[in-house]
Amino acid sequence: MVHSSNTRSKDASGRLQRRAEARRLEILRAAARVFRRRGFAATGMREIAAEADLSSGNLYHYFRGKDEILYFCQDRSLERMLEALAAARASDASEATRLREVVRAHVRCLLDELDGSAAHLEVEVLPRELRDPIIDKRDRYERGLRRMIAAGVKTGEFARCDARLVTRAILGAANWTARWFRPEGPRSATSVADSLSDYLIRGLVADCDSPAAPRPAADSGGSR
Amino acid sequence: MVHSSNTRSKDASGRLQRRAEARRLEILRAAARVFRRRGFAATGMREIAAEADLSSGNLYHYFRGKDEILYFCQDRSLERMLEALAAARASDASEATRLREVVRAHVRCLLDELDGSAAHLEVEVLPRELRDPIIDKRDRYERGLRRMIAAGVKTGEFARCDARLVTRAILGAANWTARWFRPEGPRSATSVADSLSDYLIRGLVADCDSPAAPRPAADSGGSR
Amino acid sequence: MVHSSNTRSKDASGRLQRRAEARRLEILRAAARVFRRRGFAATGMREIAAEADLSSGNLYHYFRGKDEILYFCQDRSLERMLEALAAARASDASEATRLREVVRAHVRCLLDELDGSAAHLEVEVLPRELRDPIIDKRDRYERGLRRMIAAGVKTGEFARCDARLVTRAILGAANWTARWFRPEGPRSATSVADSLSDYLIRGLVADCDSPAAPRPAADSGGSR
Amino acid sequence: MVHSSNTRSKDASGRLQRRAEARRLEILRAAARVFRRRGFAATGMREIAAEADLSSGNLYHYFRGKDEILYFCQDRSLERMLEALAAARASDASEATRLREVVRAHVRCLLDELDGSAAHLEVEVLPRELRDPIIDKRDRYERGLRRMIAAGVKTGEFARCDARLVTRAILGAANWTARWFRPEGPRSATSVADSLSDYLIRGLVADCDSPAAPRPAADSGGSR
DNA sequence: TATGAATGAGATTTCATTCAT
DNA sequence: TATGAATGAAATCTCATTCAT
Repeated sequence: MVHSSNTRSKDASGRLQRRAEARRLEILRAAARVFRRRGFAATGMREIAAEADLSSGNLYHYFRGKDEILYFCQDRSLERMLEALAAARASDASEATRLREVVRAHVRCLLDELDGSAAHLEVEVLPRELRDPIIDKRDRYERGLRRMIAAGVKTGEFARCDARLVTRAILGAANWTARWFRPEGPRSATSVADSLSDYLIRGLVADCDSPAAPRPAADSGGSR
Repeated sequence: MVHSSNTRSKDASGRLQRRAEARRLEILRAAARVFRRRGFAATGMREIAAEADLSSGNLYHYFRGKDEILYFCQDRSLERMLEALAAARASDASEATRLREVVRAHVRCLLDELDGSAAHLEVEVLPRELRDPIIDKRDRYERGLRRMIAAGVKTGEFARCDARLVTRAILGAANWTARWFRPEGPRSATSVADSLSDYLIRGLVADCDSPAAPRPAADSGGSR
Repeated sequence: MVHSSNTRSKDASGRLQRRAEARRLEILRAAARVFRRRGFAATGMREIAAEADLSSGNLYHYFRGKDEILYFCQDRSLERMLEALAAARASDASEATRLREVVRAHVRCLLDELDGSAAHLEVEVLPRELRDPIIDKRDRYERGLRRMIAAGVKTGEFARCDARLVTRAILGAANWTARWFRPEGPRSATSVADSLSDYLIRGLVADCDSPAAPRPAADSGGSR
Repeated sequence: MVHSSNTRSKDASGRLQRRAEARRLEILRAAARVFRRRGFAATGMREIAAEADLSSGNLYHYFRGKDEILYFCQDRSLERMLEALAAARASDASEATRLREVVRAHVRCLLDELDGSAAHLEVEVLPRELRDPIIDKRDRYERGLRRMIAAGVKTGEFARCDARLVTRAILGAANWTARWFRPEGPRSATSVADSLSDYLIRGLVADCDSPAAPRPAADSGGSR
């Protein structure tokens, strides 16, 4: 009884907070869409506001400024990618399979109509304090990929290569999809993700006649 | 035969024109450097002017405006790439060799400290009249790559694949180098170009055990 | 006598009113503190709200707007000063003593940590309708001081002088304390008030050797 | 001969620089006028620009921003006051005469229609990097006054007092003139400066009957 | 009474571009 | 050819105020 008012007000404030959080997400999604279309620097706060359907002044209730919006966009998509990386690591499939899974998730995450954000591709524009944590995350992700590749090379599953360079080649090819992919085009995001990851992994797997003739059991291809 | 005075003035004007042309090139190179560092939208005319060591007002003696500078940057690097494409076509090596040659030239062109311009990577910002001819050239270039790949597939040199998608994967991986390559880093531009093209072509070549008998399987899946 | 129910509700409403009045005072004090720190124009409603520990929207339940807050700050401190002026007038001490009392009260009022408001120092920012009554009060106060000085001059207690100018000199010296006084400093507000009023009055009192026979060479005017 | 072009261009650039410097001064004067009327925070760049007769954007050719304009206003008037202080120190008149001279210069500097700047009165609004050097200068000036007073006390020319407090009283009375003085009023700036300094010094000088034998009494009380 | 959301006007500042010299 | 001055539009951001709850 006595607590009812407290409880109610607590509920109310909880509802409010949840609603505010939801609004923040909507804004981030809207911003990601505009950033993808026009790039960060060329996007105005007014455009973000229009896309999110609020006044430009009101944006500043939810975020400190344009930089912070970009920061959260980047953070969100990096988080998703790190999750995919962790999930792949947890599986016990071959390195090739795990790597393919990560690349597919990466591409799907970029191209996802609703939530997709290529925003993490523009990092240099942020001020130090916001850039550094993003770069940390990005590097953590890249390192994860590199280690997968290096591991595959060690087991002989992958051909010898400069793991760092190949990682970046894969990331480049994957990130580039955000530039050319059109949802109304002939192929779905999922199908693009599949084909692309196939191609990128194929360049990694050791040649079948394998120079020194390493293990017979290769990744995705039995006796091949 | 013209009179000496005419001749002299012609010479003089020729010298002047040549000098002006050289200055234009210097400016384009300077602009390309800044665009690569900061992106087009975030780059100010004053920054370009400072990098090219002239006053911002004076830029307008050489170019109509910022857009035109970007236009010529893009045009120049696309021209160089189209030349490399033509040169590769003229050779009679295998498709793989020719394609590798194009990719190597592409990467070297992007990373070349002096002339490299990653500027063609931002096309959408230009107004129609400047954008359209650039897009034409860019598409011509992409089509050239795609045809090489398709040809290789037809001869069985390359595995079956979606040539459009692989083309874009290759372009993505190659273009991305402009983002991460640091000239002071451990590898030279040429060495990066070599390794990257190796990896990208390897993903294309038909499985080693089947150069003479390409599998009947379809694109990216089939009976595999 | 009213009925109990009425009485009760009247009491309740009285309590409420009293409570609301107290809240208004708290807000005014908080606002005065912020105004003193940052100046009126540079102070935001949110800062006032934060200092008074309520939401910025809620400020508008107590005041019509920022201007009105400033108005009441100024009005309150002017009222206190006018009271001190009246009290001094009511005493039958010498002019010098009465004037010193007013100045001491003025300074203490400004420096008083809790209630002090230097806010009346910014008058011009208010819109006419709010500014005029404040200016009236301020002028009334200044006139009171001026008359004290003029009276002292007439009785020979003070040296001849431009009463208006000396009044303003005194007000300036007194008001300025609000800028430099720090409560954590070596001297208390009261001690500062004492010393300052001593100095300011000493400049007024007629030279010792001429209380009844002022020197022939007066202030700004030769043989007059 | 050969040098003539060089010389000419040098002259031209010298002229340009001088003109630019003159423009900067005009802007500072204009800004000082507006700051005096409306206060720093309440003054918009547009108002400054209008008063200085140029576009608001163009202000940024001459100054980094509003803060820097205030900084230079303050710096200029503090420089003038420090000069007056140094000049007074160089004279060999009595302490009272020297102090009076400084105060007169101070007031004239504030009220001077053309160059006067009360802008140094708002210091706290500046960011650290600009505020610190101003505060240094201001403190140097205040210290100069304080030492003059302390010296006068030592020689017996001035009555015993808290030199710091009296310094601030004098500064307060002097600075306050910027608030109430109207050039179209009955008294000239010079006349105000004279009368005010007379009054302020009179409060300092030792009682007339004791020039040779200053009372042993302490600070603010004694046998008076 | 109280709040957070919302807004529109206006602040400072930037910037591509033009112009006088 | 070259420059610095100048401008107007637009960008980001702030803020007093109002509103729904």
